[in-house]
Amino acid sequence: MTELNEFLYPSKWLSKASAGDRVTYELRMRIISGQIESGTILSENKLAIDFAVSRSPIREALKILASENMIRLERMGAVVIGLSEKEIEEIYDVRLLIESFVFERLVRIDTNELIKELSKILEMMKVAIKYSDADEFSYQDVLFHETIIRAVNHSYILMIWNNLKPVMESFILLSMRVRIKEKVEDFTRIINNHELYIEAIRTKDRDLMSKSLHENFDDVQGKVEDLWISQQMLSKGVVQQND
Amino acid sequence: MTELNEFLYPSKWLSKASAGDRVTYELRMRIISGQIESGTILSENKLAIDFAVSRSPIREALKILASENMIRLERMGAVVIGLSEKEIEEIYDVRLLIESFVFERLVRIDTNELIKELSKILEMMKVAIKYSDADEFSYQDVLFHETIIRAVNHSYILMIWNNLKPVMESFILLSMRVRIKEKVEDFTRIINNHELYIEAIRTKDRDLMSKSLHENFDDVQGKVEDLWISQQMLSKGVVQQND
DNA sequence: GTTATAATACTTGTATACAAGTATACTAGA
DNA sequence: TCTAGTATACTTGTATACAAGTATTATAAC
Repeated sequence: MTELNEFLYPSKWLSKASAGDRVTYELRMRIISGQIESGTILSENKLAIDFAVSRSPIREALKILASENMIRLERMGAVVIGLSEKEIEEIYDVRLLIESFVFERLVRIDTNELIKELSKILEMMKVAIKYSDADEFSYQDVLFHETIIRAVNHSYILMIWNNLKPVMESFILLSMRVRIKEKVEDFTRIINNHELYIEAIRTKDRDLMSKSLHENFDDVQGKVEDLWISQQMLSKGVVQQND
Repeated sequence: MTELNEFLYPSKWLSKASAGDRVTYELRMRIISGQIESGTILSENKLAIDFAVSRSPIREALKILASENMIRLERMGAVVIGLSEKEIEEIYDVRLLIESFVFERLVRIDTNELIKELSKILEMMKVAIKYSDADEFSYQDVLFHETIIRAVNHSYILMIWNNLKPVMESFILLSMRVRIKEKVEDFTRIINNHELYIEAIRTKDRDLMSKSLHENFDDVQGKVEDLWISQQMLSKGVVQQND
């Protein structure tokens, strides 16, 4: 595994992170991108060598990734699961589930502050598109949904989000990086959809919210296939040289 | 913290567990029972001495408990959060949420095998009551719900369950141990409720399922207060001697 | 008594060492 | 050629060591 150590996860998002976190984020990206193929057996020692750290941070990373369903810890080695079409659908099931729950809480509280915050994030997203900054766009996209979820102050719903977020973030990152090059029109659709979402919260309109949530889902869903092909190509290019 | 090392978590459930797991399960029980009060700051070193293990398994435990919202990892020490009334409600929110989701999937598939399995578990629960075995009853109760959730084969719903389960299990354990002594009538109500649940799955009756789910919730909800008092007394008795 | 500085005792994160167990490969015997 | 047993190279889990940083305490100066 002597690849050019080109990191997939934005390094500036890890400025204050520990070695354990770095490994976690990077390993997750490599698994989701397909750079590390599903079925691969990871060894703590090999990973320690690859990342040039000791086993301690590696173990930490593996434990986290296991709790996120990215790998399965077995007696000998960690088996990579990754994200197939099925898992991506499942992740969106859960997102739909928790965001619907959150919406039901939102209709009962004052959402002025929240809407202001969301509008700000939306503007940020637009700027990110303007400068073709896929990473920044992804960051704001994830933040958008996190902001909504945090607004209801529910620690166990937040717990679910915290478990789901890293995987979603990685997936969105990879997805947006591919799309920003050739499918810019996708982004205006995503923006429109988020505007709908804000509108749904403002008017406390369940149907509108449901519509925007599902469209958001369909947007990703329909595109997964093409995306995967590009993504696989993109990642394979890095390893290919001696494997 | 020189308490009589009386473990709260059933030791026979940890027969093949690592030191890290033992610490995790025991620490969780002590936090939920109130033996370790919310707000307490835990130190890795002190815990290592208390449990007579090194920091490695302690760190592992703290990471897991943090992901379960039982503690909050800060720069200096881990702050205990624990379960207040609010958190317990939230946990049941999530259980309602995921079990409702699961039910929607169940109505679309063949549930004969599942129902047979659930009936078996229910019989086990009855036997447990007959012999006043609160631990065994709790085990089967948790297993009952896990079996339902596993039936739909949804890895990300299962992920949520896996995160929630240990906390629920601990809570149920403590709750049942108190109740089995003086409130045996509660158990027949729980059994009836589970029978309703099975019936709802068999007849694919959404309303019945909703009814049984909510009653299950109310059962716990109403009783939390009295329960807490007993529980606190129970746990305080252990520490009190020199603190 | 109050403040500034220095010493000390803690904290986390990482590296390394070791023990016990498990898979793999290899050798000896038929 | 096949099998039995042994050696070897892995594996995980735990203990320990160390570095860098942070809080606390004590001491000294005013």
